[in-house]
Amino acid sequence: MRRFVVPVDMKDIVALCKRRGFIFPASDIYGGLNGFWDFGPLGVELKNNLRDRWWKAMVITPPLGPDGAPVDIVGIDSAIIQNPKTWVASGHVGGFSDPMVDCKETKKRYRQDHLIVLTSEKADRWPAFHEESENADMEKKLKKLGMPSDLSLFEKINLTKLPIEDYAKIIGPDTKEPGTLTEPKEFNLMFETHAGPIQSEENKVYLRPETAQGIFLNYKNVLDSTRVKMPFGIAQIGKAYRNEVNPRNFIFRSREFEQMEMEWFCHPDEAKMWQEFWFEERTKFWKSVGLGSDNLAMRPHDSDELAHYAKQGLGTSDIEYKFPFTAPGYGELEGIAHRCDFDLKSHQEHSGVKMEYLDPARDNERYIPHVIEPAAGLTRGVLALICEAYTVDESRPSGVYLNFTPAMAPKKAAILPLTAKEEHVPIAQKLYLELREEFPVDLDIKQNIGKRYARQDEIGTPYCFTIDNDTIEDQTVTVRERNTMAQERIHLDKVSNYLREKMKG
RNA sequence: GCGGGCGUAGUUCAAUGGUAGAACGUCAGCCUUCCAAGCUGAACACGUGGGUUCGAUUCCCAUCGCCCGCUCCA
Repeated sequence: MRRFVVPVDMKDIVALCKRRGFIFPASDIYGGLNGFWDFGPLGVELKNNLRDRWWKAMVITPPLGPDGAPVDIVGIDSAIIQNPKTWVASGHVGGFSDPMVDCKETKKRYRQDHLIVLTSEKADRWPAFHEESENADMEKKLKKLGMPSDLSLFEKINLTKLPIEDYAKIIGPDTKEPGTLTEPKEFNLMFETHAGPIQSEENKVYLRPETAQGIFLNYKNVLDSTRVKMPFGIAQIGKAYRNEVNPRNFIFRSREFEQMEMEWFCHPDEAKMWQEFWFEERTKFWKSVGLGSDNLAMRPHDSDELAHYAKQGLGTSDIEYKFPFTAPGYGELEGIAHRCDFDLKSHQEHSGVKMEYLDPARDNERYIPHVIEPAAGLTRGVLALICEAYTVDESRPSGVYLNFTPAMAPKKAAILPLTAKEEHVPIAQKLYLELREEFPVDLDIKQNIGKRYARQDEIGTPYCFTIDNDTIEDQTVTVRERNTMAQERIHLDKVSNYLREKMKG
């Protein structure tokens, strides 16, 4: 068998996803909607498989901790819309709604409150500078502009204090001409809506930009209703919404996406140990669903890209995947962040509810636990699975096949009567009805066998069971393996066992 | 958000100021005892809205969407 290593083009992957029913543009018949995508019949199976595997790995069969005992994790499913105070406490309302101004000439964007302007009654041109600019730099630029370079002639005023009418006089920090700055625009990445039919400021609410806060909001409820003790985790899978400035790269950065997040609560002294522990576990997870180690990368965040909550602690480490559109670089799949006690502390302050934990294992020490957060993108995970599985093979009729692991494949097997004649079909139907009780399987009767194998290759079905004349004689079927196209015969009674065995891989 | 490119069947493409063709897929029938995506047939498209014009899929404008680069990315 010949295989060609061809650079994978996202266009081909997107086309296959649509053609075979993995992923469609949202509201396709109306021309789509930027940043939104729908999962088709096969896409939803694939997504559910990844989702269920995560839930199992976290909630049903969580790993053994460093002491050899299974760690404690429970699941929740919180509302997408919560009391808006949640997002004030989390920092999403205050910190990320800073008005920005653009420079029409240089295309640079500045936070409005970061610019100071040298104003003067006598001047008709007012140079603007970044607030951290040195006096010497300002004098230099004034000279360049042919203006008096004596700073005492000017009054430094923050851009937020100046009316829009004055913008015509302002010279942007990186240009020489006045009037290039646009009026400030609000940038808030949270979707807003209203709870209740009245569209007023009082009932404004937000669609959650991350599932994590729903977990922090329920931290006390979980402690009071279950028997978890420190350290423990709360896991959640669900949709989140961000008004991305620029959705890009298929479903990689979309405005509606799905997260799989677990908040691990522990004593502050153990944060480092647990962050390393979860980083290892999460890496194993992505490998186990079929992401080859060649395309996976682990990377600690640089300090300047850390989220507001992670600045104080041990930072964030990413698990990244080499997508076709990021190659040779990588795109984030999951971040394992040390959120310190930022969230619980902030909710304690804003809500007035005590978040302290009284730890009997530590001489009744009271503390607000630190949080290690493995936060993975389910949507991104699905994309990574598809990209990883996409294999060009010009030697086979389909020209391409999806090399999903059996456990992730949306269809585990296809049952194919060799001919559509009377003898083969009833046996196939019987096998199909039996198998579908346990596995998502396809029954495909029409057209020649080669065509049907090709079809299954393209959707990544790992096994095809073919019923022929020998089946009638000796009750055996042909198993055809997707990757090798090799065939073997097994007894009809062995088929479910065969599949069950393969699913473990 | 900025700049550039592109929007014709499900997909990949073609042609044209006088309303469109192919390949593959899909569906139906035939054929087929294991990959020849076979044979025959059928259905299906000019992203949307304006403008110019006797007439626009074609030219112009806007809008929406997609791709690339920059920007952004809790």
